[in-house]
Amino acid sequence: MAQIRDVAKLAGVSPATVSRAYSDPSKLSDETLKRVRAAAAELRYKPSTLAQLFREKRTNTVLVMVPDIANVLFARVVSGIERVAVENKFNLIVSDTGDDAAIEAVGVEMVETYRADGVIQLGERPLSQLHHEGEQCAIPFVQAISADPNGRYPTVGIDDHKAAGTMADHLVSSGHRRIGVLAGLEDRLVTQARLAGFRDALAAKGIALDASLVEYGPYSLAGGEGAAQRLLSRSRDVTALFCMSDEIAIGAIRAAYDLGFSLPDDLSISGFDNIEFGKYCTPPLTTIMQPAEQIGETAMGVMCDMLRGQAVPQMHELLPTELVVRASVQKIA
Amino acid sequence: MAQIRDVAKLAGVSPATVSRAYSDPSKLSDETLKRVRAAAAELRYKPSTLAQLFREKRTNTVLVMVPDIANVLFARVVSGIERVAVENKFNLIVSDTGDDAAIEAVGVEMVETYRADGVIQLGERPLSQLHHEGEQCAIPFVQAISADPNGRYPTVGIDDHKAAGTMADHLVSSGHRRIGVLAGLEDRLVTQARLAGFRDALAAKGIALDASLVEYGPYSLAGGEGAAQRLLSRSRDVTALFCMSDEIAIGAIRAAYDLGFSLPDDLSISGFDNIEFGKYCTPPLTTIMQPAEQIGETAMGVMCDMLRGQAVPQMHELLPTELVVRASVQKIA
DNA sequence: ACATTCAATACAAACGGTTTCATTGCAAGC
DNA sequence: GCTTGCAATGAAACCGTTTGTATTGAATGT
Repeated sequence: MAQIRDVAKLAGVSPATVSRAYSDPSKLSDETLKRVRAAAAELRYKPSTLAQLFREKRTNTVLVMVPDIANVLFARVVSGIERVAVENKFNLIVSDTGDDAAIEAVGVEMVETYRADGVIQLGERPLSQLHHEGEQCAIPFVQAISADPNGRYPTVGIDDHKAAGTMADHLVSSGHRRIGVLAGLEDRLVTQARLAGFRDALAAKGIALDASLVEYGPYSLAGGEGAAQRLLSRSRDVTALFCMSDEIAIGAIRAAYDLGFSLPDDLSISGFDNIEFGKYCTPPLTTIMQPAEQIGETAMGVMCDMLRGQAVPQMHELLPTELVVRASVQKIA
Repeated sequence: MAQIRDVAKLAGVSPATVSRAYSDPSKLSDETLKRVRAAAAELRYKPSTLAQLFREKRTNTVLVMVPDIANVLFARVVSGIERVAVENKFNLIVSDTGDDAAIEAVGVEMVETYRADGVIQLGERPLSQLHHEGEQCAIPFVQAISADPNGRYPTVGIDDHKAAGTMADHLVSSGHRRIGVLAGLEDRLVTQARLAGFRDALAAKGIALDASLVEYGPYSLAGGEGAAQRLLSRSRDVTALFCMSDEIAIGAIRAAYDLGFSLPDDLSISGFDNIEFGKYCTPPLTTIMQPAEQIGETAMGVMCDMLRGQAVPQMHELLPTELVVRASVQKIA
């Protein structure tokens, strides 16, 4: 590959001039600029990004840590992040952290060793290391999706408490009183927020949430199937299930059919997230729309601001959700 | 951030020695090594990856070009790539190319400007630029999933022709004779290969594929729904649908229900890919298992070999597929 | 006509490591 | 005792850009 010297020599100028031909062409005389351009074209010269970045001590790269890239919701968020990244000429390093907390320390390392300029974290995770126990050297960090709204870093997400309440209202106004909850993992903040929101909304209507009707499990198809099996074989009398993700709901639908339920007549099921598959379920899934792509876009937008040095205040962006009514929730007497 | 000089000074040695403490500790005396380690620890020194890479003229980064990261199948392949990348200490830059062919030239550029060492391409796409019209400077390149098995670069995929044949055999041996095909996009090589394989297998059983029963459309839920609507409202008499992806199949299931079909009694539907959602469909989807993660792992493995300088021959790896029998295909008289 | 200013360009240092080559000191061989 | 060889380390070059400073020559002002 040709380098800047070669171009300089061919054009009969110094390397500095060639460099400026790229960074600030107005500084060159028309004549020189033309010669440099011609020389560069002839040699097919492309500046070495590696050398540029080394000098600038930036990488123009953002690390995105995803608990599971094969998860539809996360993939959509990444998709949104990607869109804004491309617009702003940033690259993305995507790291599938599995559910391994330790891997996430890698994120800090990546920034400290100049492999990435900042980190976007999907899903909740303490990441206290990022802040070196309150020391100075905080690195550019944004948390998106199920973000802890009390974190000391910017977060982008939704109002889980309120959204869950919306679904509670919908179920109650459809006549449901005995409602099971297929929650996600018990230790997750999202789970707790949604559960609280659901409970509070029920309480506001004078309905107490029966703790024995709450079943926890992984945020996955299999998790939903398992949780539904346990709950439904224990309490066949529920008339509706509030599932904390569409995947859980789709798993629950399978379990319900297998247990002989006829949907949605015997049992209403609602989800959360509004992934595309929900629309194609049988019956199509009533759910809460979570603007995944937009969350990604916003998160990356904030990251761009941070990297451009615009001090971003404690900001906790909550994007609007929406109730999506489909056939899986049935009105009952 | 502390740099190598600082450590060297503190340890009372030269920068070279500190460098060697990392790259080849056996070259140092135990005493020196200990001092260097202590100094590095005290200063929290981490070598600047940026500087290292600059000197090595490598990036330890592989660019993965994905037509759509939110697509479940692609996401699984990426997941496999990621696993092997981590093992081999490579980073991944994931680029969602949309369906924009132009963006893919970016891949070449990324390698030429030292932003990535190689490119893994998901899905088919000519990418003739990669090879500069037969010139010398081919860059490390692997194509995975729907790869063109005649490409002049390594590919990893499955035997689409054979796999489609397997499904044809299964449908025929279940008694189906009048079978509709919901193909993907007509111009894709995969589509053509699967269609040919399906047709050939039918022919081998003395059944001619009725061209009017083939409907093309995007490889997506909506694409499948649309294609199924068109086909089923035209030819209500088909007893089975061979869909070229699970997403198409799931879209078709929705369309079939909406048109009043009872599944699987009135109509059998089969898919392709074996994405997780297929198992949770109603009815659960009979499909062809495509080892997505493994394809990703293999592709990244080949890439690692290439980057280590091991000349990889024209290799076209075909990984085994498997018929997954579930309830969506019904035996008929 | 000479000082001043400014545009255009060249020179060289710097970025933070790695690596080659040279140097030193010590042990072993004759 | 002197040479030889090897292990341990240091000095300096190098990777390919960018950028601050110096230099040059022409234009402008008085």
